[in-house]
Amino acid sequence: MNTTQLNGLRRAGSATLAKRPPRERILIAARDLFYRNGLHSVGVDAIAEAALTNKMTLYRHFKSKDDLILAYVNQLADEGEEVWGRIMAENPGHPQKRLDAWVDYVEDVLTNKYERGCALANAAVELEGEHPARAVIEGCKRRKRERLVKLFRAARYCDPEVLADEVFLLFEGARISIQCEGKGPALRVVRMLRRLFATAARRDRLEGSAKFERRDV
Amino acid sequence: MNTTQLNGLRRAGSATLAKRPPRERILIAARDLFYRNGLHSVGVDAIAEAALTNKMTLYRHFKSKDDLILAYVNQLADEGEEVWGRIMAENPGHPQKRLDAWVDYVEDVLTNKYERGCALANAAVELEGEHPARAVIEGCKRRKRERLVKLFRAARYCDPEVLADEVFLLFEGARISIQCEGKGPALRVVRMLRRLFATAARRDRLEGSAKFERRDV
DNA sequence: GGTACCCGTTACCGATCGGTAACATTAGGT
DNA sequence: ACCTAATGTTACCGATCGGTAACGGGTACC
Repeated sequence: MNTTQLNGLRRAGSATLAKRPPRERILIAARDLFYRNGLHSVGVDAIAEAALTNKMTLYRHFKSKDDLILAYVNQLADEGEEVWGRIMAENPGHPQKRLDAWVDYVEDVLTNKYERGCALANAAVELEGEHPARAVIEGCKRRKRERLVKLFRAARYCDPEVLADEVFLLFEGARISIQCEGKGPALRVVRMLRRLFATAARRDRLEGSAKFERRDV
Repeated sequence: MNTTQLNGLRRAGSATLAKRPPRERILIAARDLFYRNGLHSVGVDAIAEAALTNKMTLYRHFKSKDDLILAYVNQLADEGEEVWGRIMAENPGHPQKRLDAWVDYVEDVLTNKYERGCALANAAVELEGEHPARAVIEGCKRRKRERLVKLFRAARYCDPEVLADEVFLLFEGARISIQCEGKGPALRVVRMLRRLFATAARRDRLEGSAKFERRDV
């Protein structure tokens, strides 16, 4: 069981594994265990133990297990923002390069050997109807889709909404299918995305200049 | 709570609601509750109660809760076979019509107001690593994909494997996204599928006759 | 050095849950 | 009417789990 603890913490940030504030360790452990085993299958004792602490200090930082789940989901949402921010920052002002970088990220995710579906989607499957974390998940997914729409529009693709939906759903389907069908279809998604980008119509080729049709940013 | 029981049983087969063998009632109730609330969130007592019986007779028909889960998953797999068989039987010897009928089925699923993702995929999310039901789920998903490949090939589409993956993953992504993003993207999937069928290349138009390239049924 | 504050430890509680035993009851067949 | 088999009923067990109380120990800050 010590190996499990180390696996959980080592994924966090390289060297300084165990000398962080307990709340941080707990979130790291929760992130690992919740994703690998599901929200209901892992108890607070297991999380506290994997975080190299105990249940009492866990409850000093989180009012309840549901509160911890909410923090877990918020953590995932923040990580999503961070990844997106990095993709945008590393390819400034170049929509197509940003899209390509996003596909590279998709490839990283789908080839990760620990991939077990989108953690947010998996959490949504296990959450009861009125759990506050649901709103966070919905907001996060909606934002992701809207950002794809904006990127496709900025890259002057036709039908950016349809294209964003298609790409987004292919990604989601690939992630969820990994634990049902293995890596087969998922690995082909990256090629399908790149081919989609190559074959989708763009207004560049359909019109001469680019003066109108600017509906938003 | 009586309404819940009736909702669970009424979905089964019209009139003769409660006078069926208990094992059948239990499977009906399990199907309803497991799908709506998840495998871990619903206890055997709740299932027995919804099945208008009690825990003891439940355990006379199923060795354990995991055994019931396995039966639940097998039931879902059988229903999938049945739906597919109906689609095939109602459109004999006409691959494109069968594909169109399958899209109609997809539309039915995605517009169902109780849709909460693919029950098999949701179950896989909640199942621990070595649960016997996983093999059933994987086999079912693999079969679905292979049948799509065969249909695309029979309808003489180019790249039937890629096309099947694309269509299959779009469907899966749409289902899982319904509880994260609402019906928005999911509803557009049907149009995307029909457009895909219309625009995808077919060997009909690329070659003259159709003599070779018959790899299987 | 004292004093807050945070953390670790232990023990415990109540509720729920999966699963079983023993017995009563019904229904079906002959 | 009788026997048999399946179902209903009640009560119970052990384990687990979410959550709390109380105490003891370290540490940083003044």
